[in-house]
Amino acid sequence: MVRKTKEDAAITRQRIIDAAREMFLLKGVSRTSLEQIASHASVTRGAVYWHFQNKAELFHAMREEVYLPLIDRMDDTLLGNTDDPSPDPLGRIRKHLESTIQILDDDQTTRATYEVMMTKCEYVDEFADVLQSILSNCSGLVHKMEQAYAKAQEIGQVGTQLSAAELALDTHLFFSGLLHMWVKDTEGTLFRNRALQLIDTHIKLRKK
Amino acid sequence: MVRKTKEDAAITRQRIIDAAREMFLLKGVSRTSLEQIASHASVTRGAVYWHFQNKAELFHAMREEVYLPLIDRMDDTLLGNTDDPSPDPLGRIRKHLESTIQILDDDQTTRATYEVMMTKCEYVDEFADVLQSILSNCSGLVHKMEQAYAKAQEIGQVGTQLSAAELALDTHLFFSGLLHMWVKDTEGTLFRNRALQLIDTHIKLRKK
DNA sequence: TTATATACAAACATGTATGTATGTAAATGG
DNA sequence: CCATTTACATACATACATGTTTGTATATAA
Repeated sequence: MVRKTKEDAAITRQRIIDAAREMFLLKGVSRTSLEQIASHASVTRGAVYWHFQNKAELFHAMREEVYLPLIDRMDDTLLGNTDDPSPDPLGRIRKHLESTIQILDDDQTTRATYEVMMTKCEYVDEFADVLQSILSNCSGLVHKMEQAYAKAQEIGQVGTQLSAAELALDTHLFFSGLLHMWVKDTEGTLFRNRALQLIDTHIKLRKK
Repeated sequence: MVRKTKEDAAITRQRIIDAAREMFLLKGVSRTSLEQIASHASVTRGAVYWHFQNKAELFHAMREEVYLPLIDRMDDTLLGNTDDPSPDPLGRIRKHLESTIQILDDDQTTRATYEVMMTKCEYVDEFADVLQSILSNCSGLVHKMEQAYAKAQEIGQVGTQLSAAELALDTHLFFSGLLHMWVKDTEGTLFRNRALQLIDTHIKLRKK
């Protein structure tokens, strides 16, 4: 076998991640062996062990590939450019929810990663801390949504006495549920095809 | 070893289910071997294979132990006794959500089973159909909630133009999200301790 | 009372995943 | 141009998990 250049190695690494995601989706994280991942990526386990310590590290790499960009987008969509001449915080919240669904619709990689994380992974031992990471991520998201709701209240966009914090939590729980159902509803009839409409309903409920 | 009576055998079967639940919670479904379950139940794998064909069937038994009663309760709490002199459908919806949380709070068995199903199981191969079962369960629940919301609208309990179907879906997604977060939030600070308050907020949003 | 089915325990055979150690050819730095 | 990494492939050792088979003492039915 020929030794690869650094760029070649990076490609190999990426292909291993892609192969892992596809095999995880097919057989679940536990039942996917590193041998299966390797052969699906047209390498041997040697390559996998060269790039990643073990399956858990490979899983984390797969996860971060979609989670890091997600967090960046959150800041932009939800709060970015705060000194807007005609701000529409409620519209921003809606846009954030809609664009997240849009990404799931458009990007197979993100969709598969979500499906793996929600229904094809067991959060025990080395994977247990992922749940904590998800939770702290949530509390960050809720906090940002609360700020957006607070602004919406300032400019009189919302028609309810409830606090911004309460509204943000309710929206977050709604959207968590939607994501879970969206992912599970692979046929699409119940939630996937109606996601945008469901978001519309949810926003309407708090509009003035 | 002595041959047991039928009652003894039933006890053994139940102890195997209990042991399975506890081990699943600890190590995840995949990483729990039937040997671990057996020894934790103080029997051998022979007993496990006598009562169940394999791990999947044991998992189903564990699941049905909490799901079948749950569905029964749903009918009672949400719709039961429809010819009430002073009906309070919105209150029934609230009660249903609250009592579900109450059960999770009180009953360790139900709590553990939910946690296993949500974060310690991979829905692939023999377990894949469980997701379908969950989905059809959801659509049944949504349907019943829609009926309750329709009655709430009839008697003018809700203060929004949205349809009963839309309200039911939004509530269902909210509650799905709440259950997921409740289960994951083992510390309790974010959702578990505030669940009842979150339900209150959600109901208030649609009250007249 | 006896034959049979029950409720397991114990032993066996097989397959498979993991981690590590070693080999190696080519890229890269000096 | 040479020494040293790099980027893997190959081989090895170990450890389990699973399913099945066999053995057995005793409830239970006839």
